[in-house]
Formats: sequence, C-alpha cells, structure tokens
Amino acid sequence: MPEQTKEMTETAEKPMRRELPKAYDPAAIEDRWAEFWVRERLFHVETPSAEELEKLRAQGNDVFTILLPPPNVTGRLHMGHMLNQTEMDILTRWRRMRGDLALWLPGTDHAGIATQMMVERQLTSEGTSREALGREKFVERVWEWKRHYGGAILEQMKRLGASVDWSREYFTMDENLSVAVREAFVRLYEQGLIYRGAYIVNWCPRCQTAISDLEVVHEEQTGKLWEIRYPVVGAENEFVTVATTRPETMLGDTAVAVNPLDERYQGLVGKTLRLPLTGRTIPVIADEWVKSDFGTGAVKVTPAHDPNDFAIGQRHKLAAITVMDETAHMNAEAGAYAGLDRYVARKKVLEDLEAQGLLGTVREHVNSIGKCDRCKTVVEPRFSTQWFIAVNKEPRGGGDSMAELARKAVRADSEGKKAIRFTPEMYEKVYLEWMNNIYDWCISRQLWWGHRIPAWRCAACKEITVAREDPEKCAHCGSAEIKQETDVLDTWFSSGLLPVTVFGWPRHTRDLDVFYPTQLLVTGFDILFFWVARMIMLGCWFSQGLPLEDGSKRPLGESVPFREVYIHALVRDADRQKMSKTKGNVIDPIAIVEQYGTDAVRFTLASMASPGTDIAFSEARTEGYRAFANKIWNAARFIFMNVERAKEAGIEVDSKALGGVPSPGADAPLEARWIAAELHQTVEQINQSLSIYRFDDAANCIYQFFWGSFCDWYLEIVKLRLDFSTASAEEAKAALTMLVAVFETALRLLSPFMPFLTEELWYAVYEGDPPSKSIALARYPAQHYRIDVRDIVRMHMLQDLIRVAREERKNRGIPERESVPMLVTVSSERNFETDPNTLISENKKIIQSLARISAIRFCNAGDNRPDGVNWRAAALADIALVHEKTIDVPVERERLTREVAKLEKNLASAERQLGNAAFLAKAPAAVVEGLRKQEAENRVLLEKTRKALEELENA
RNA sequence: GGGCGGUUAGCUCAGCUGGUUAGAGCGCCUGCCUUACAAGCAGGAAGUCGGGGGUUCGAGUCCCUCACUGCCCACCA
Repeated sequence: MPEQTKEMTETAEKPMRRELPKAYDPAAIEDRWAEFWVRERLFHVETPSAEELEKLRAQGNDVFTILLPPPNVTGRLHMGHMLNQTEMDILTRWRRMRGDLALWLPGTDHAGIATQMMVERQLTSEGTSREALGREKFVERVWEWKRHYGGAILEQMKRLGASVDWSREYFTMDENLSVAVREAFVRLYEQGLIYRGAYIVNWCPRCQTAISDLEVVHEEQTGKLWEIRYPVVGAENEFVTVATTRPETMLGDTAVAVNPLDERYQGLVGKTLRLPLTGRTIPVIADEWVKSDFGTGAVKVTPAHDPNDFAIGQRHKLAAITVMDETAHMNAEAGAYAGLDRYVARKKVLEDLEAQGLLGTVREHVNSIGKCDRCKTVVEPRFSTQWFIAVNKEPRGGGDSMAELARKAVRADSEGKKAIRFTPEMYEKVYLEWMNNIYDWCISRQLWWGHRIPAWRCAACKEITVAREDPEKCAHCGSAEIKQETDVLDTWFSSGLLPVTVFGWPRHTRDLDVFYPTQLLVTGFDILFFWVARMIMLGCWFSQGLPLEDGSKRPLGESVPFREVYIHALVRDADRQKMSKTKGNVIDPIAIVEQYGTDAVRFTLASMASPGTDIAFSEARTEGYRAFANKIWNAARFIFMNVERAKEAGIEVDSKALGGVPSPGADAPLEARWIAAELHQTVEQINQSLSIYRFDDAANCIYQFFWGSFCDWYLEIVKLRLDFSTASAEEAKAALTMLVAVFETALRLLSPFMPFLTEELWYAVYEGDPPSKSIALARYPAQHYRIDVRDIVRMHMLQDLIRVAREERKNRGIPERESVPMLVTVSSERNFETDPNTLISENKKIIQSLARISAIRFCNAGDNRPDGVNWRAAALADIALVHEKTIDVPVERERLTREVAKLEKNLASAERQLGNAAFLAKAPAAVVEGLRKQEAENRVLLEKTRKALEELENA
C-alpha cells in the first residue's frame, strides 16, 4: 500500500488533500468509500410519516422503491449481476440526488435446489449424506452453511458501492417471510386455488424432485425412432407396428392408439394385442390425438411415463403402470429389467425384441429432449402426487383468475393506460403470449431445504388439513394421527411474493402504504417467466385485499408489484459467446474491477447497455473508460493546482458559486458562456436519457461533454485567463470560479455512473469539508440556465477556424512547437450572428494559443494580401499561414482534389433537390431553407477550393 | 412447428416519430514527452447502411421479399 493511501485510510473521514498522485489509482480509494457509505448508513431510508410524505410530494418529488432481484445465497457475482446492479444503482442514485425518497432493497434467495445441492456435495466429501443426517439435522446444517458463506455476494455488492439500504436486508427464509409464505399458501388453498393431485410432472432423476415446466430446458437431439411389432391376440401372424423413441417405456404400455379415421387400422380397434416381453394384453383404442402420418400411425400408450399418453389414458380410463423409480431405474413392474438404468434397460429391451424378431425399421429421428435446468440430467416424466396452483381458475364467488389478473395488469385498459409498463416494449408481447398459454404451476418440490408445505395428512380419514398454525389433530375427523407433508415449496413461490412480503405483508403496514407498489424492476429476460410473471400474479392477487392509505379499495394500478419493468441485455464475452463455466469464458467482474476500477467497469456496462442488444463485454472498452477516469482525475489536478496558485496570489474561488448550476452573465467571456451552455444541454440530455433507461446515451453524452468539450477546449482556453502575467485578478477570479463550478457540477452529473471517483474529487473540491456527507446526497444538476444558441455557434466557428489552422500546419510541415503568423480574410459572403472580424479580434488570444499562431493580420478587402501564401477556407474566414517551408505539392493536390470532388458531389445533390418542384412544394420550409443555405456555402467553398487547386498547379 | 430480434467503418455499437453532407469508442496511419493527463495532445484514412424490389419530393429509417444470424416458446410418439 502506498504511503499516501495508508495515511488516507487512517484518517478516513477527511482524507482529501489536493496533492493528488499523477495517475488515478482506483484501488487507493474505492474500498475506503465503499466502507464509508455502509458505515455511515448513507442510503438508509426511514419510513416517512404522512406529513413528511406530503412535504416530499409538494416539492414535486416522490417515493422511488426498487427491489434487488435477490441473488441465490450460493451465488458469486457475475457480469450479469454487475450490469443489473450498475443500472439499478445509477437510477437509484440519480433519483435520490433529484430529491426523491429512494429506497433500494437488498436481499438473498434461499434457492432450494441449488443450496441443497451445495451442502449435499459438502456432506459427500465428508463421507456422509443428507439421508444419514436426517431432515432436521440437515436443515440445521444448511442454515449453518448459509450463515457462513451466504453473504458472499452481498459483500461483493457492498464493495461495488451499490447504494442499497442495508438495514432492510432480507432473506427469503427469514421468520417473517416464512409466516407470509405460509399465509399465502393457506389463503390460496382456502380459495380453492391450490390443489393436490396425481399427474405427470417433470421429474429430475438426479435431483429427485418434481420441477416446473420452466425448469426444463429443451435440446434438439438426433435420436432413433424404433418400430416395434405388437402381435395381435388370436391372429398369429398379424401385428400392429408402433413407432417409439423410448422403447424401454413399453414395459408400462396399457394400450395402443390409432386415429379413428385411419383406414389402415379400421378393423383393429377393439382388438387385443400381446405386449412383447411382458406377456400382458393391451387393447387397441382409437383417439383423435394420434396423427396418422407420423411413424406408423399407431402409438404405444404409456400413461405413467408420458404426458400425452397420460391424457389418452384419462380419456380411455386406462391403468397407469409406473415402471421406473425416482432415480429412473426400472422397478419391479419391469419384471426382468428391474434395477436397470433406463438407458441400459432400453438397450436390453431392444436386444430382446430383436432376438424375438419383433423389431422393425429403425430410423434417425430428430426430437427435442427435456433436461433439468440445474443439472442437465434428462428429465423423466413421472406420474406422482404434487401440489399445484390453478392459475386459470376463477376464485369462488367469481372474479378474475390469477392469470387473467396478471394479463390485465400489463394490457392497456380502455383508456389506453397500462398498470405495468415494459421497456423494451417488445417484452410485453412475450409476457402476454406466455400468460395466455400458461398451465397450472407445480409448486411442490421433494427437497428438504425450503418452505415446508403447511399441510397435514390424516392417517385415519386420509383427508388433508392445511393450517396457519401447526395443527394437533385432523380438521376433518379429529384424529391425532396426522403427518406433515414432506415437500417444500418451489423457491419462486416465495420470491414471487417478495414485493409484498418485504414490507410486512400479511400485516397491513405503513411500509406497504408508502413503498408499494415499487416503482421499477430491473432484470434480465431469463427470469421474465420464473420471477417477473409470478410476482405480477401473486402481487396483484394478494395486494388487492389491502385498502389504500385512505381506506378505499385498491385499484389494479395500485396492486401491481411494480409500475415499470426494465429488461436488460445479457452480458456475453467479447466474441458474443454466452459466458459459461464449461466454455471457460466467464469474466469475473471482481477481477476486472481490480484491474480497471469499479467506476470504469460500471461506465463500460452503462455505455454498452443499449436496449434490445446483448452486451459483448470488451476489455478494450473498459480500458478506454479507465482512461476517462484518469482524464477526470487529471483535470482535477489541473484545477486544484490553479486554485492553489491563485490562492498564493491572493485570489480565492467564490464558494457561493458552487453547488448549483453555473450560469455566467452576458459579460462573461465567450468560452465561459459556451461551456455553460454545453453543460446545460448535457444536463438536460442526461436527465432525459435516464428517464427512458438509455444508459448508453447518458454515458456517451457525459463522456463527450467532459472530454470533448470541457477538457479539450475549455481547459485549454481557460489557461489563458489564469495566466497572471497577462490576466487581471478579476478576470482570473471569475475564470477560476467558473472553472471550479463547472467541474463541480460535472462531478455531480457523473456521480451515479462513477460514484467512487466523483466522491473522492468532490471532497477534494471542498477541501475535505463538503456541504453534505456524500456527493450522493448532493443535488443532481437540473437545467435552468437560458442557453444562448449563438454562443454555441460562435464557439463552433472559432473551433472550426482553429482546426483548419492546425490542419494547415500539418500540411505545411510546420513543427509542433513553432508559432507562425496567420493572415485572415473574412468571408463577407456568409452571414453569422456576430461580425467575423469582431469574433476573431475578441478571441485572438484563444486562436493564437490553440493553433500556435504568433500574430493575426487581417487582409480584408484585398489590401495588403501577400502573394505566395496558401489560402484555406474556414467557415468564418479564409486563412493563410506564413511559413518559409513550402507545401508538399502532391499531398496538397490530392487533398484539394478530394475536397473538390466532395463539394461537387454535395452541390450536385443539393442542386438536384432544389431544382425539383415537387420537393420545393412538399418539403417543410425549414428543410428547404437549410438546403439553400448549405448550397450557397458549398458553392463559395467549392469556388475557393478550385481556385486554390488552380494556383497550386500554376505555382 | 410458431413467435421475436439482429445484419451500419477492421472490431464493438449509436442513429428518436423518414428531412440538409450517416456518428462514437477501440484499432489503424502521421507528427508531438505543448508545465493536468503518453491511460495524453494534434491531424488523418476508412462505410454503395446484408441482397433485391416498392412507397415517397426525399429511405439507414416505412412496406414486401430473399439470405445469413441469434433468441424465446411448443405435449408429435
């Protein structure tokens, strides 16, 4: 650790001296600030009283609540988290600085399967197992693990400076949240919307639990389609040939189905077949689901192992024979195959069929197979008893189903208003499409880690008792022989309730009144259905019963869990590949942060976060933004250096000028009025961009302002004003004050994007004693200075003149350090807001300094215009540099020729349009006018350039 | 099988409801250690906006079509 850093750490409160190191070293400051923000509870939000709230609203502000999508307790921070958090932090800091009551709520999710797997792995390495421990001990063990390692990701988040209210941190298995989850379950059960039943569900044989449709990922695979001949009973040489991709399941067949209209099988329906390898007999049935043109047109029906077959089985009252156990090994029903893994059994079944001559044609066949999202094991459809939420069922007594309510929340109402707005809007359609086709949600999981289902089964009457408090006896027959359901709830059930439960639901709390609905949800599309959709369903459902503050019934618009959803992109690697552990291309944000600094990484993500496109994270970009941070740092060094120098000369910056938005008067020099105008435009644009989640626009805008305008031009010009040998004390003081004020404003503007750097420099601006504890609590700049566009035009003219002069210097090979005289002929043909002569004279020093000109001589009206100089046309005037070195004729010829060609092309296009009567008649006046002006300018420029080329040839 | 995106400079991406000569960063070329910054400064080269057709006074922008590419959803054995 460098000496200075060490010293800073020791005096953490007021560490900012003005002797800043030459290069910005984020590592030297970031930890200190991250810790400071947490320790000082800077982002803690006290629930406001009614009066406070009223006051807040009276000033045009409001409550801004945002919920952190809770990462898994098992999680480590990845780039996706960092993008997500950066966006939320930018918005939260921005809203907070604008005066809103900004509450960002953090927490973690218990993540049922993931966490259980983690601990089970640990147990395995210790030579024991979940089963050996028993349920109670195992759960205690998971809690222990959670206490130990569960905070990792939030610690990383603290380090990144996320401005969340840590005092409100929650965990989805906290006591109060568990009570709420149980309440929600009981209510839904009482409303008849949670039911228990035996159906085919997706089963992961490795995790040994049911999983929902969403947790199954489909993959295309080339497999085989086998034809198997089933002999017809009573007709020795007759067969029905079925086609299947899963021959091993034939052991559980209870029928063969054909389409009722299929002529090939007309006579067979109703007949009996002998199921090979088992000897069982099964009927041939007719069902319209069967497609005659697929395979052989005859389908084996295995109700216990396929959802379609299950449906057929229901229609035809077929038995369901389960031939596999929960680990996907064949069970006793599979006879000789019992104990075999499903794929081993498949091989054996095929061999045996082959041996009996019952195997027909084998074809290649592409189909998609479902795999467990978590462990990629092939999912086995399994017939089992599970708990479901009836999302499409209307509640007793009428009303909308959960799904319908969730659709209404997103669809525009009759007045075109939407209770929840998606950005990008496209996701609204995706969401509705899904919600339109939603099936009942399987919420039971055969795990030990999670919210245990509050249902008890009576041994005596077999009835189920669901209760808020653990019951002692059966609610139906009074028997004490009751046992609690062993299953736990899907993790997403509890996280789907978060928007209400974090504020104390089911109790009607003041927090709910104040903070619900939350304003915004920022998340990736990957959990649109898992979480976003479930929150909308459950949030709308349960909050409808909560009256508003004034006691009135809560309308849908106030029932939604959030008013807006911003869906961000996926972070990919530099080659647009999805980051994954197996590919080994995962970029660890912490490693990048350590290398470039948090601010640079945040800025990278923000600047690349344009809606709709994935982010190909490139380190080159981050390197660029580290340079940007360094640029800001050095601008600060320059400013502080001048502040100190001025102090020595008895000039003090007027500190009253700081904290607002600089607004120079009409008597201020051009560059001051110009930079103020630019700053104000930047402020306006950033506020606008952030309000529509255009982080990229906002970031680019401030980058452009700070580097392109403030550093490249304003700082260079202001050096002149701070030169005490030529500038008056008054002039210097005004310039310095303006300089510091613009810089201070820029820091506040930049703060949501780069909180660390700006905090450090902001403290330094105020010599360690700023007006508030943190820049994050200062006011965000707002646009209110009346910009004079003419100042911007004037400055652009000067800049253009300087650029042309610089270019000419290069062309003539004038050494960088040498100053040369410049001749100027003002173009009287063109019309400017200010007389060009005046503009140039008044800003002579600027031109001289920035273009390294020793003296400017006006050669207007053709007088004293010397021969042998090379005239160049700038917008404001023609200029020539006096230098003995001759120009490089071939190079200059090429340049001029190119220039002429370009101008000719432009002119031709303008002329063509202006000669078009239809254009003149139909185009708006401003467009025509603009084109005319441009045409005139082009004509003059072309003439001059042609002449220059001619002179070059003659010389 | 449905649906939704994307295709603009060598690379990564902007370009709002069609309007004057299509932008940025990185990279590249040239010259500079100019007393804030070589993580810098100054200057420069570079695009027939995926192909084709249409609407329009005017198309990167709207429509049709084709190609390539990515993603989401789906119970065809």
